[in-house]
Parts: sequence; C-alpha cells; structure tokens
Amino acid sequence: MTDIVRVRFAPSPTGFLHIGGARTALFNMLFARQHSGVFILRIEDTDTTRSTDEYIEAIIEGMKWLGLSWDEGPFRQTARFDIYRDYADRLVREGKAYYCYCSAEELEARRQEATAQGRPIMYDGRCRELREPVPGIAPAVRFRMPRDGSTVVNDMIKGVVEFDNDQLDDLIILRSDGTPTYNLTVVVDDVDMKITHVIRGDDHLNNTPKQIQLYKALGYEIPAFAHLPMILGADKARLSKRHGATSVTAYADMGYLPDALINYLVRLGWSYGDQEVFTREELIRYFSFEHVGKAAAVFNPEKLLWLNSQYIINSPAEDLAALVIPFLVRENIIGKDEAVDRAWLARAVVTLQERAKTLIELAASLRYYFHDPASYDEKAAAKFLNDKNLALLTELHESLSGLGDYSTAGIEAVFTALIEKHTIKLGAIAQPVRVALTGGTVSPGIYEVIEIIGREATLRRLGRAIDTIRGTNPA
RNA sequence: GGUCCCAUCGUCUAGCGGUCUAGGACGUGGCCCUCUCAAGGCUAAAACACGGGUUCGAUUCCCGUUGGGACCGCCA
Repeated sequence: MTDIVRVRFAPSPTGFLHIGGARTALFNMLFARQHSGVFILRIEDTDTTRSTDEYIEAIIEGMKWLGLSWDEGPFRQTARFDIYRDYADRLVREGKAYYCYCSAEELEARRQEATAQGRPIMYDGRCRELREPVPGIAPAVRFRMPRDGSTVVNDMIKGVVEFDNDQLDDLIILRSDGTPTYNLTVVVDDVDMKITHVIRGDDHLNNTPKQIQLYKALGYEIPAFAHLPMILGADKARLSKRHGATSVTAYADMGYLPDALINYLVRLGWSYGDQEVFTREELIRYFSFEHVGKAAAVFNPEKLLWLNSQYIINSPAEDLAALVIPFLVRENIIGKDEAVDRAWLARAVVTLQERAKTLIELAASLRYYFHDPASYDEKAAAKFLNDKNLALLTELHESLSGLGDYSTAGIEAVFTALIEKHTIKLGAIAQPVRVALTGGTVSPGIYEVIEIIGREATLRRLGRAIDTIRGTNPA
C-alpha cells in the first residue's frame, strides 16, 4: 500500500496544452500504468492573474483527445489556499520562514543592479533577521534556506546532482496578499497527494534543491525525481509559438491522429532499440527511465507527419471514415448535417489512405468521389482530353454502360479488352479517363475510382469529357 | 554574471571498453515496381565537437576546452 506509485501532471492553465506538456503527461501516465499506479491531474492555478477557466478546459480537452486518462482530479490549487497558508504559518512559527517587507519594486531594482554589475542575482536576505514588523506594509513570507552544506538531488534521469546551499535563494512562499507561490504549493500538494515520483521537465531541475529543503523543513519524505529533457525548436531554442504549431489541439485541427502524436512524442527522448512504431500497450510495457535520454530533442514536424501517414495507413477504414467527416465539412465537400453512406465512404477511404498524410489531405482527396469535377486541370485537359482519345472514351462509355458486372474485376476486363483491341498501353486510356473522372492526373487505381464513383456518375462524367472534346474541336 | 544540465549523421536515436570499416528511423538522391500519384522494396550520401588523461584497447570511463540549453520572479 505504501509503495503504490502515485504520479501527477501539474500544468498551469496559462495557455493551451502544448507539445512539451503533453509529453510530460504521457511519461507520467505510462509510468503510472506500468506500475499499476495512480495518475493525478492537478491544475496549478495559483497565479490567479494569468490562469483562466478556458485554459483549464483546453488542457482537459487536449488530454482527452490524446487519450491521456487520469485517475484522480483535476484538483485545483485555488481550492486549497487555506492548506498552503497553514503550512506557511507553521514554517514561520518554527522560525523556518520569515516575513519580508521588501517591495516588489525594490526587489526588481536590486535585481537590475545586480545584473548590471554582473553580481549573482539573489535575494540579499536583509529581512532575514528582522525582529520587529515594519508598520503599514503587508509582508510576503520567505523561506529561510540553509546557508551551509549542500543539497543532493538524486534524479532517475540525470543521476546525482549536487547544489551548494549558499546558492539557493530564500524564496517567497506566500505573497504579500496572502496567496501561496509555486514552490510551496508544489511541495505541499505532492506531500498531501502522496506523490511518489515527480516526473516533470528539466526546467525544474534548478528548483528541486529548494523544494527538497522545503520537504525537509516540513519533515516529509522526499519523493523520487525524474527530470525530462526539453523539447527544442529547429533553432535549438526551447519550443515556443514562434516555431509554429505547438498546441495539441492545433495538431488535432491539422488532421493528425492522437496515436501518431503520442508515438512521436514518446520517441522524443525515449527509445526502445530500433523500434519506431508502438502500440499503447507496448509503450506501457516497454517504458523505462533508463532509456530516456539526457539531451534536449529538436521537434521534427516531418517525422511526425510520416508517423501520421503510417497510422493512417494502418487504421481501419471505418474509423478513418468517421474521423474524416468533420474535415469533409470543413472542405465544403459535404454539408454540415449531410448524411453520408459510411460503408461507401469507408470503401473510398481504403483507396486513399496510403496516399494521405493527414485527415485534411484525406478529406481533400475524397472530393471527386462526391462531386463531378468543377473544372479540368488545364495541362491535363490539353494533354488527355483531345481528339486522339475521343474514340477511346466513347468506346469505354459504351462498354461501361452495358457492363453486367460493375465491379473492379468487371471494369478491369473492359479495359483489358480495350487495350488489346487497340494494342495500346493501359496508361494511354487510364490517364484520359482519370482526367474525365477526377479533373486531374492523380488518383488511386482507375478501376477502383470507376467502381466507387458508380456507374451513373462515371457515365455522366465520361459523357461530359466527350462533349468537352467535341466542343473544343467542332468536327 | 552565478548555478545546473547536456553533447553520435541535417533531425530523432541505437551503442551501456574490444562485436563499430558506428546500426535504425525521418528527410534527401538513385534504382525497382507501376495506369498517374502514393505505398512498398533495394540502394547512396550523411555523425562519435575538440584536447588531454585512464586502459593492452576508447563512441563508450575521468578532467578540461568549446558549443548548446535551463534556472536565477510576490510566474509555474
């Protein structure tokens, strides 16, 4: 019971769920599932000026879309302010924290000065030994950091990291308005929620010794830590908006599959030999911090795109058919509430799934299955819809209208007969037909296209192409 | 500026002292397949940052240099 794994993902709702956060959440979840532990979602919204309910919703939505399911929560820290205050009071009472009357402006000025003079940027501790309160000023509460010795972080990824205590700042744990700050809440909650493993980005590594001192001051056991390397943009700077899409929902909108994103994210920093593609079950089974790298990783959209195409290829067509419908609406291929024959759509998807890298591409390429070409690609029409092919198209129109077995096999037989009769190559007839049916020169196999479009539409489109040729070249 | 982390092909990575003339994947080039486009198959170019040690032997261990990154907030 005491050693059941309990982990948490603790985003602050000051933005959407982004790529880095999603990966942190993922590693937490994998670790929890692997150990049959508990995965907790905790919203760190103590910065009330920047946190919004909309972002909380967006984060939850992003996690759900990715299939990152938590067992407890979401807990909100704003609902727990009393608890943090009690802990802060206790620390003050025990002399482990003290009131600081320096104003934010003064502090900022001192920081500026320190920067200008090239001095270490740290609180100078001037309120540390203050005996009497300063009247008329609401104080903040600072943690009294030990000045001697060192603090060791034993990290599951980085190994043993040692910090000299005199480098640790006396951090503010309670603002002058009485609200708690991150370093206090994170420790109090991790203790309170019995977190056994703190898995987070390595941007927190430098905070860890301070938090460890807080654990010690409070008299609590220190959890295990795992600091994941950062995700970088192409310029090696920390991934941010200016590198393009970074929010999880943006990828949903761009037609990515959640499993593809998960697979990409997990391989950013973690590996299992040479394997690139994993099922969720494999991820849970194979995941290990031993194979999480220490170095930051550059986010590579091309590889994600490739993975997405792999997941599209390997998804059941029925699933893709359901997923692509919103995108068909968005591409104005179908109406918002238009009924679609799912079975037929699935058959159309089968022909396209190895050709589309995203659901958007899939939707767009589905267009000619729904609609007659609005126009012909100019070059394609010039090359293929001409007198030379008029007889061929006319003949095909005839054969197809009289065809008894309107199936891929039956259609193929028609083409075979045609090319044998005229001793031509298949391409000589397939390309003109492709232009007639789709308006362009690119499509799946021509028999499949003819079969899925259906006899009626096929004949109509062939007829229209024939008319076009006759119209362009009046005999 | 201080502290901390990191360093294998352009990118993600395998490698946990000899198996490395360094493997896989994305991307890129070529070839094959072929009704177009894909998918698929084959193939090519492409990396151990540098300098010292340790060792019979370093990509692998240690130190330094260089280069990246993170943190240093009454943000998280």
